Amino acid sequence: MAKPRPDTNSGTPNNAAQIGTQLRESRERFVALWGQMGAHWGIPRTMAEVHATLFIAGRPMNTDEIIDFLEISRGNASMTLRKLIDWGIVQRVHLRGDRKEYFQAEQDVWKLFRTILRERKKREVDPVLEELRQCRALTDGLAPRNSDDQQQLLGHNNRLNSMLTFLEMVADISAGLTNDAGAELQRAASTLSSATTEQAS
Amino acid sequence: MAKPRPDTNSGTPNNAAQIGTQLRESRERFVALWGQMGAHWGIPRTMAEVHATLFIAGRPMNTDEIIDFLEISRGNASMTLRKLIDWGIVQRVHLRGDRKEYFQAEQDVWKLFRTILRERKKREVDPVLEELRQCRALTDGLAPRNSDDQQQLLGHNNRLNSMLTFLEMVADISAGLTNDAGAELQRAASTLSSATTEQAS
DNA sequence: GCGAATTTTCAACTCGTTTTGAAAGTTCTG
DNA sequence: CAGAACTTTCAAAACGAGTTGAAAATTCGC
Repeated sequence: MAKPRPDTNSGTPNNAAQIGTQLRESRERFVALWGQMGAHWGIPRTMAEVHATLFIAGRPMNTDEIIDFLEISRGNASMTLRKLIDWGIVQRVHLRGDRKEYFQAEQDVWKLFRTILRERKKREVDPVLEELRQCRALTDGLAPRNSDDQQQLLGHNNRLNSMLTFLEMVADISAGLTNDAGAELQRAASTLSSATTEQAS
Repeated sequence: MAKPRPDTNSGTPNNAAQIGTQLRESRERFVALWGQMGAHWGIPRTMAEVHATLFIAGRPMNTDEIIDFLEISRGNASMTLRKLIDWGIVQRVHLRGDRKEYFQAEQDVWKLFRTILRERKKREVDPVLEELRQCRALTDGLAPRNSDDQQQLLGHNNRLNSMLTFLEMVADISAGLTNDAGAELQRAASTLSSATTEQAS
């Protein structure tokens, strides 16, 4: 599945300055990219950037470090970190000997996405489903007298139903991917991935 | 999988006025809901609303009808409809005897979501993957002299790699779900759905 | 080809979201 | 318990995505 890729940088030892520069650029581009991507998917840019910063750092950082790195205000950092903690993808840690609060991002990518999926489902999908069911209830079981009405009603109910059925299926899959039997589903998804790519020609 | 649901409205014939009212409310709530949902997922509210309007109407509508229903400007309607057409989930149709252009939404929910998936993948996922690969190239194959650098580099590359691998898998799955062997994958997804819900306890 | 009907474009504007920063609150330390 | 270190809050400012509407462009029928 993984294509062999050529090493892009020389195999000869590099000096520390070089490595530092490359690392810094790599981090910065990753953070920018993540922020941009978040924006496309309805996640505030800064929130995604803070998360990316913590993720790519791979170590706990305190508020000031984040403020300096991203050049954002203290208030913004505070609020954003809180949201990330609410989402469950960043944790507070207390480093002994330091009074400041530190934050670290979940490093397991699968766990990360499961968490995000669970949160978004809970907050955004489930309420939609509920409202959609109420929508259906409005016209469900109405018995029209003339055939024109009947036609309309039938179409309408069919449309609502197919949408609802589909979304319920999506919700089911999410729920399955989300419950703590995570390893199982990781396997399942990988299988699905290879299965689908093979049949794509 | 589908739970039996009780009819919520009486089984006795209803008059036309009643039905009209219920239908209108159902449509309006559906449109509002869809718009709200879109907004959560990075789709402009109006764009989602226009799509919802066409979808739930189940018949071609012209620009003016849409303008009236959603109370938006002509310019807005024009641009939004174009985006929907670009996305491939709305088509232009010409009704004989009418000079106006009409628009109709894809009615097959699966096809609809496959199209959306394909578009978003192409526009938002693939570019991210590309940039992420470039990101990795920056630090890939660097050979640090001291073990501290080595440590850092190793961690960094691991993080980038796990993220990249994961996203590539997601892209693969999307591609599989997306290619025109759609029926197959519909079956696959349903299977996954029931499989995962069964194991969830 | 001309004029009416219709659609598209785009600069200005609007409005909701995000960010700021200073003030208030909290928690820790001596 | 007082004072310092640090965090959170929130009203106001900045910002930008989305919207408008009138003018330009296009299309169609005669």
